[in-house]
Formats: sequence, structure tokens, C-alpha cells
Amino acid sequence: MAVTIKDVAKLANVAPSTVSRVIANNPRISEKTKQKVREAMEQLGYHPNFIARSLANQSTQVIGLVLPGSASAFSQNPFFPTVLRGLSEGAQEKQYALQMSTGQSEEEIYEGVVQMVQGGRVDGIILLYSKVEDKVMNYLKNRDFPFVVVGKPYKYCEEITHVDNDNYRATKEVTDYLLELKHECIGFIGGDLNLVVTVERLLGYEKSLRDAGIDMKDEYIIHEEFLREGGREAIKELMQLEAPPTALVVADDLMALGVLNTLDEMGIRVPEDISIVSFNNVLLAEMSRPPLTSVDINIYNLGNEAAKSLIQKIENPKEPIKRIIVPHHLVTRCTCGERKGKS
Amino acid sequence: MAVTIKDVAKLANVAPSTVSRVIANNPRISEKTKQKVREAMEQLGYHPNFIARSLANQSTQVIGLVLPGSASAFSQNPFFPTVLRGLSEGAQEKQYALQMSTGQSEEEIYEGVVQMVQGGRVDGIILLYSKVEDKVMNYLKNRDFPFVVVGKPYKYCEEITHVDNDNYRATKEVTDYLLELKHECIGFIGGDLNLVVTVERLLGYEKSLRDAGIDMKDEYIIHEEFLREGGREAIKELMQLEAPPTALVVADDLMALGVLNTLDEMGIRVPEDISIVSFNNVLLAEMSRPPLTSVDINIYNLGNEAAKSLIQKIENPKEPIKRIIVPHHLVTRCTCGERKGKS
DNA sequence: TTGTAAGCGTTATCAG
DNA sequence: CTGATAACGCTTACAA
Repeated sequence: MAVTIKDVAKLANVAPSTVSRVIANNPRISEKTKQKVREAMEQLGYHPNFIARSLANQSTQVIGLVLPGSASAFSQNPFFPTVLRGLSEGAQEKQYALQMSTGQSEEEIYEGVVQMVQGGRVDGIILLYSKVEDKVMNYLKNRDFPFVVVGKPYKYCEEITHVDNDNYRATKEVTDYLLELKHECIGFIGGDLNLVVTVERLLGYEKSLRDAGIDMKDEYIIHEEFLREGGREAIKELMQLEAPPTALVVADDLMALGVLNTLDEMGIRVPEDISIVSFNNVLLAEMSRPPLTSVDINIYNLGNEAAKSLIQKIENPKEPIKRIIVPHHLVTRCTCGERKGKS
Repeated sequence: MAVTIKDVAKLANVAPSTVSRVIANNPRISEKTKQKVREAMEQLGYHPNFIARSLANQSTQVIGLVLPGSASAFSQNPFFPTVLRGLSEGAQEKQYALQMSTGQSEEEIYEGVVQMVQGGRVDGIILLYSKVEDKVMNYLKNRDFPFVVVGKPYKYCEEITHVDNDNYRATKEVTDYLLELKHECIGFIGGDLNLVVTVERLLGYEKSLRDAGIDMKDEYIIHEEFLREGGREAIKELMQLEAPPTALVVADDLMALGVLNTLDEMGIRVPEDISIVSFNNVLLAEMSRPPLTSVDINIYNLGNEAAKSLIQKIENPKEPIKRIIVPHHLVTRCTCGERKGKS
């Protein structure tokens, strides 16, 4: 058995409660005693037992992370490691630990969250995705358990603390940008429509076209998983139209890479024949040929802010609902050009 | 306060200990009582408190994960999400939770591990990297705390359970493959030499050349971080030699992508002018232009096996030391060709 | 087959 | 300023 507070107490000739107070650095303990106790701790190599402390405190200093189940989304998209990094540093600062959900199916994930929450394993939860209809989010909201969402909640947006980009505006902006480059036939290749981010980006795209007085064509809008195959299929369909688009808004760098490859195979040049702008600006964007013009959404900050606001919420239950918008900016590389054949 | 075992006991008219036994499905409890207790649990929406259980049991059902601190290594390399996925499913199967280290610096990570271990937060630990000299590994080994390493321990390899590929042999094989394609000037671009995997791959490369009676040239061997910039710098140096290599063994797909881009900029064609084979076979390998010939190391399995063996070790302390070698195989795509100008 | 009670390692309340 | 003592919610001898 490991060394406990009692062993320390014995060695220092004080009561266990005193040792506890020294650990908490309680000001009502004399410096002398503190010194004595600290020496004893040192000598015995004492480390407080978190589990016991958690039980007594009803607080674990652990944050639960809910990842999307879909294996591919998580393990292929560099979004997640980056957001994890942001969370990690945010948590480390305040001495919180991070525990991940392990379930794959929707049901497993839900059960996992219930275990975390009702099992008292975590003090709060961060949802690393936002779906249109989400059992987990409803559960958390109904229980009034501290949680924050990375992304925009579909429902009760005003009642749930979340950290997000303004995806609507960002997409409007990049579509405007394409418009400025004289494009009029602009396609949209989006991800899973069950994800709120996809919806938001689609809306931004539509708004831009509407403002410009261009009518939307359904054939220009394609949805696929945020995945390479998605990109390939989508682009093939699109380019077989009678009047194929001269520019594309693609919801994700990874998909854009697929698009780029498919276009390459089809002998269509970027940006000469078609312009592309995508989202996330992960390392890939820079390393593709040609390098992608992409919206940097500041993934690290998304995670970091999420961790910070959850911790605030945990430590102060009266903390008001917050919406944190992380700024984005367009990183112009080589995949956008002016539409040819028109001055 | 949440509903506890006592509430259930009261409602079911039994002692708390009986409820506890029902949860554990103790065979010495009559079916009738079990039924009664289960109904009460159902009715109250009871969920066992993990913290209390952990304290009583001295076991948490949590596995600690130690990630490399280096931000870029973790958040850029698809290796980690994939290995996490494998760990995740392995853990889920046996109802273990996963807790990640959050530290960035070497010292923070070490402290984090000590907290996990001495704080009783976890039952075992998985090291997701293997460095040549590692304080964390020494600590774990000295304390005789259950842990497994993903990768090959540099020291005490026989005394530490680990899950790895045979990187030495794999690299020898691919170098042999290049040799069969008539290449004689073969370069090696490796990652951080503090990582054991780099060392192993370098040794395999050297062995192959030695066996073929080709003498090694120091200028053909370059080390950089597993990173894009690394790739660029390395390849430039290499191609400026008097007798530049006609083939390259690159330790990582991400680096290989950098190499590919740099070669492209320099006007050097792959595989016509130079052949490339790399490692890991992440999604990137398939999506690069040209698609990379790469060694698939079965990352998912690395994680999955690691989780399984750690859990075995936790649940049976007399479990013998194991070395699990996950098979690899070369995925031939488009970056290797026969050396020209020789029949 | 079930109940009683001690104990897991802390913290917190209340005296002193 | 410090010491007893009772929680925290569960498990597990030991009794019955």
C-alpha cells in the first residue's frame, strides 16, 4: 500500500487533518507546522490520492471528451489532434485531466457519457462535434451537467455554452471572394449534412449567391462525408454537368485534396480551369499541389477556449452561458484565380 | 446528491451490501432478491459511483496514455489518431476508460505520469512512443507499475512488454526491394534520432546495404524531425551531392510528402529520376501525387494490441513479459521504378 | 442467503 | 492554530 496522509501525520506528529490542510495550503496553519509536515511528505515520498480526494470533494478534476464515433472522421482528419492539443494545454494549465470516450456506435458513446456523468468520473464534458440531432447533448442539457460544445448547437443555441467559428460568415466571405474573381458558376461540396458545420457553411454559401443575385442550382451542391472518396465522387458528378462550375467551395481540406487529385486525373487544371477554396487550413493545405487556398479556422484555439470555458463553468456554476466565436481568416495560396474569358 | 446504493437498499428492503452484491452479480444472492434490487435500481435510475468503487477496490478501470510532448509530432502525424482508435476499441471492449497526459514539456509529462500513478488515477499506462533515454519509462519500470510501450524500448527490451513492428526487418526489406530495382545509390531520410524507431530503421537500411556489399556514404543519411520542413531541407542537401542517390528510403509518409514536393519544385521526377519508399501508409500516402509506395505498419493494431496486453497485465499481475510484433507489408504504388541506364 | 461493520484515503465540521 | 470525528459511496470480511 502506498504512503497515505496518516503516515505523514504520524511522522510529523500531527493529526491527519492538519496534513490535509497543509496540502491545501490552508492559511490557518503555522509556517512551522507546514514546514514540518512538508519535510515528512518529502521524506516519505508522499503523493495525495486523487481518488480519495475526489470522493471526499465530490469533484474529480477530470474533463470528459466526447469524440465522434465515426472511425474515419476521427482518425483521418487532422482537425482532431489539433483540437486535442488545444484542449490539452487548456486543461493542463488548470490541472485538469482529460478522459476520452471510447465508444464507436452512437449507442456506445451515449452509454459512455452516462457512465462518465452518473458514475462521477468527470466534472464536465466537452463535445467535439455538433450534430443536428444529438442524444448526448440532450442528455447533458436535461441533467444540467456542465458541458461545452465545440461547434454550434443546432437547437437551444442560446442556452448552451459553445465555442465555434462563424462558419456562416466565413463561407459567405469566401464565396464573395470567388464572386469578386468574376466567377458566377460556383459549386459547393459539403460534408455530412447531419453536422451543423456543414449546414452553416451551406447557408453562408447560399446567402452570398443570393445577395449577388445569382440563382442557386441544386446540381452545384453536393454532400459527402468529410472524406477523400467523397471528394472524388462529388467532383466527377459535378464536372459532368452541361455548365460545370468554374469555382468550388469545399467544406474541408481533406476533401479538397481528393478533389484536386480527381481534377488532376481528369486533366482539369487548378486554378486555370477551376478555382478551389476550402476550409480548416490543416498542414495538408500547404502541402498539396497546388497549395490550397483555405480558411484558417484556428483549430487549436477552438480547443483551448473550450477547455477554458468549461473549467470556468465547473468552478463557478453561476457562470453565464457563453458563445465564443474564434476568428477565422482566409489563407490565400494557389488554387484561386480570376475566371477567364471575361474582363 | 445522486442516488446511492443506500437509497436502492432502502427501497428494496435489503442491506447496502446486498445491493453491492447484486451489482457484482454475486451468485450467492437469490434470484428473487436480485430481481427486487434490480427493479429498485431501475426505478431510481441508479448508477454506481465509480470513484467510490475505485477507492474501495483500489482499482480505477482507467488506462493512462502518454503522448509525445512535441506538439507538432502529435498534431500533425496521422499516426496518433489511428493508434488512439485502436486503443479506444481495445479499451472499450473490456470497459476501461482512457485518460491522456496533458503535459507539453518533458518535465510536465513526467510530473503528469507521477500524478497518474501515485495519485491512483490509473491502473496502468501505455507509452505511445519510445525514446532512447526516457525518464518516464525508467520511473514506471522501477516502480514496477503495469505499463506497455508502443514501440521498442531502447533498454531492457526483454523486461518490458511492448507492441511494435519489426522495423529493422521492414527497412531491410524495402532497401532490398530498391536494390532489386537495380539501385545502388540509396539515401536514407530519417526522423529524430532520439526515437528508437528511427534507429531501428536506420540499422535495417544499413544492414541491407552491407549485405549487398555496398558501402555506406554518410552524406546519404539525413535526419530531421518527422516533419514537412525536415523533408524539404533534407532532400535539397541530398540532391546537391556530386553523385546524388537514385532512390530514397524515407522514414515517414509525411516527410515523404515534403520530399515529393521539393523534388517537384526542383524539377526532378518521381519515379523516373528517383525512387521513393516510405513508412506508415497513412491516408496521405494514397493521396499524394504520385501515390507513395509505403510500408503499412498496421497502426490500428499497434494500438489495439497495446490496450489488450496492458489490460491482461493489469488483471493478472503474473502475466509474463511479452513482445508483440505486428506484421507490416509493403504497399506498392507509384514512387518506385527500376534504375535507368542499366539493364 | 443476507446483514453488520470496518475500511479505502481524503476533506470538512466542530470543538478546543 | 490544531485535533477528533464524521462523512463521501462502495466493497468485503465476518456474523448470523
